[in-house]
Amino acid sequence: MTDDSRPGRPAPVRSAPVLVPMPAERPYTYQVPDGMDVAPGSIVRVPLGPREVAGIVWDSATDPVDPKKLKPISEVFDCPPIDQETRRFVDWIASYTLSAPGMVARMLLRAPAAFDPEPWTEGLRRTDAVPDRMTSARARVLETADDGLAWTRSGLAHAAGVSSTVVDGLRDQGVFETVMIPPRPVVAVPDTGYARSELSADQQAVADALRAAVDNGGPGVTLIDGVTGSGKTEVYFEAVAAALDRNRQALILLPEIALTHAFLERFQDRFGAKPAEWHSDLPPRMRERVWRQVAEGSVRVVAGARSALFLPFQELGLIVVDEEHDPAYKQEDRVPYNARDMAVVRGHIGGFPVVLASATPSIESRVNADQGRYARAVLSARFAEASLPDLRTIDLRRAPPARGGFLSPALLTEMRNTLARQEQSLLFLNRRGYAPLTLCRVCGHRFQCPDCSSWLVEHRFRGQLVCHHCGHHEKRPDACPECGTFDHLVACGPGVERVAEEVVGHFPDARTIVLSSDLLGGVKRLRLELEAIANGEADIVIGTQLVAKGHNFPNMTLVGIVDADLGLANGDPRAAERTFQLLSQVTGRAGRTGKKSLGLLQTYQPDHPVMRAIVSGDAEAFYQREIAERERAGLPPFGRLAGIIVSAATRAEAEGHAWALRRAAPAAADIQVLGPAEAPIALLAGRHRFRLLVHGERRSDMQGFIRALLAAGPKVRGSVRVSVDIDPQSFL
DNA sequence: AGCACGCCGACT
DNA sequence: GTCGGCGTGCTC
Repeated sequence: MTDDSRPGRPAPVRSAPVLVPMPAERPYTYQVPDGMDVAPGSIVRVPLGPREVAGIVWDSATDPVDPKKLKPISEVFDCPPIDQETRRFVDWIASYTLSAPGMVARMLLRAPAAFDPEPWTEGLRRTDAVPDRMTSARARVLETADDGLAWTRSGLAHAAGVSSTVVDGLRDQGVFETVMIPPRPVVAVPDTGYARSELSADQQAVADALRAAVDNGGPGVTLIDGVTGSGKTEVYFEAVAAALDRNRQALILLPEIALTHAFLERFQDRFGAKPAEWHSDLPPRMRERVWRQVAEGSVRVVAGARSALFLPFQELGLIVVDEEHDPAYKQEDRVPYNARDMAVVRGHIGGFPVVLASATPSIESRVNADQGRYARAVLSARFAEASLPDLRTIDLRRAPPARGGFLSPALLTEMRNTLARQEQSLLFLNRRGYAPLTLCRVCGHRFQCPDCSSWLVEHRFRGQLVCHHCGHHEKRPDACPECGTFDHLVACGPGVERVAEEVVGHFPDARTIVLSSDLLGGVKRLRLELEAIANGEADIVIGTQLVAKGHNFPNMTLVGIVDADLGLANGDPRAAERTFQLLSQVTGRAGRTGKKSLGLLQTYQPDHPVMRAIVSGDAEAFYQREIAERERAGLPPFGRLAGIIVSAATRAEAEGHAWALRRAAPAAADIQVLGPAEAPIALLAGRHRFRLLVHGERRSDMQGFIRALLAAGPKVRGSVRVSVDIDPQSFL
């Protein structure tokens, strides 16, 4: 804020830097009209080009701007300002991810209607007056409203079981007076003493350590490493309680899909109230109320997906990142960040502890713990041991499925037994659709995506061929487009739809359900289906990785992994880690009730370290091996080598861009070329057909690359994306 | 990111 | 003759 008024001259224009939700490198300067007060953090409405936008008054000065260009701030919203910690957090993320601060600020301003206070609503309260005549309807209303509290007109009518005209009549006679009711809280205040969990000695020790960390107000990260059923949730609930006891807000981050009814209930069982929810499926009105009430401090605990990190907390005192290894914490588009790492940063800035929890921690968190940057708390499996599933591999070389099928006789036998016991089976296959490749048996033609050259996946339910990279889809033809032969197209390999077909063939009377992310009806439908399964409304579930998370299925005693090798073959240095995490989670779906339960992994590589780790339960050996393997390969345990990945619609196109870049920007020498099948889907989703993905072990390396790239011209500028796989060590 | 301006292909 | 595609440039 400049206010260098000098006597005797016309008052100079007061101005303020404002961060607008746009990819500008610095805040813009706006005129502050006379009589208006703004401070850093104030949320304001400002003119920007042809429209008006919400922006945040910022701390840093801007470059001098021609005073004639300055436009005045239109309005200061009646809203608690964004606190200084959050503003530093925005600057930090912008600098770290090499994105524009305005774009980071945009993530804070995602609830436009919440900048104005929630309106008070009209309510009715009983007066001493008596009605002229008494009727049974009127009597019911009076009885209902006898509590002396304010009721809404329709709420009262509904509660009394009468039409609202009855209430209107009583109001007109003065039996009710109109009062204004403040906005209703979205959730009740949690009570830390509501129902303390019974903790084992192990759990209690970890809970005590977390409570001490919260009480001492010191920053620091604790990795809770505990197998499914070891009580991680109960333990970190005690950390949440500690933060609440100290009058601080708490944030629990969960992968989107894990935010289920079941989790909220579990929280309610401990605290007597639900946490506020925050995820992409929240209705707009609720979204605004949650945002506003977080800003005002009336919401004390939020359970949310990664974007909850950008809620306007005023007194945040703890962040818990559950399932910290989950790739869903990564945002790849726009501002690329990993919410788990940004949570660590937020804790550091705010001077409060952060808890990471997982049954299968990421390698980078394990290394950070091993090297002493994070504290590590291992929860033993003692609680869970009794109900741990019996895990075995099925060697597909020795016991292959019947011709044309994908389920081995051993798995089918166990499914039959499970059905006979009226328990549930889960078949896991991480591939949507019917078949991943379609070819012509006559001429060998393979169906390829015209836009990005990867194989088209047949979706038989929809009668379409779909590209899983760019979303291209076409009707499945009856004749080969190459040789014109009819009825000789053959589907190669299994997808969940095809496995479902096989299951129905074997068990026609079983209730079978397929769950994958292309399920019609979106997240809401999915949550309903998951709850239906938990309630026993299906016998056999066939699902992609979304069945791995979030929900407990109390009657699910058999888990079959249709293709445990899937995902090990690609060149990703994280392939083994990811597969281990995924298979651990899926097999963990079996047996959480103390019933005898079984997990069967169909594989061609029963001796692969991932299979051995899953079957033996020896995760420690697996982690040490993975860490050593990366060191041996010259890869850092975190992220990938610094460098640039050029990705385009086709590999040839990418090679062309890479060639041009090497010439234009010799400093950016370490250029890798990826075809569409190897590059993240997000890269190909945009309008531009190529992207540069800058991966870095060190941020300084990437800055060098990016400077060189920007020098290569504006066409490149629009295509640069910075990877989220940046060295997490530099956070601390 | 939005939005306007501006230049080349198929159509009420 | 126009409608409309997306490439380019600008926003205090």
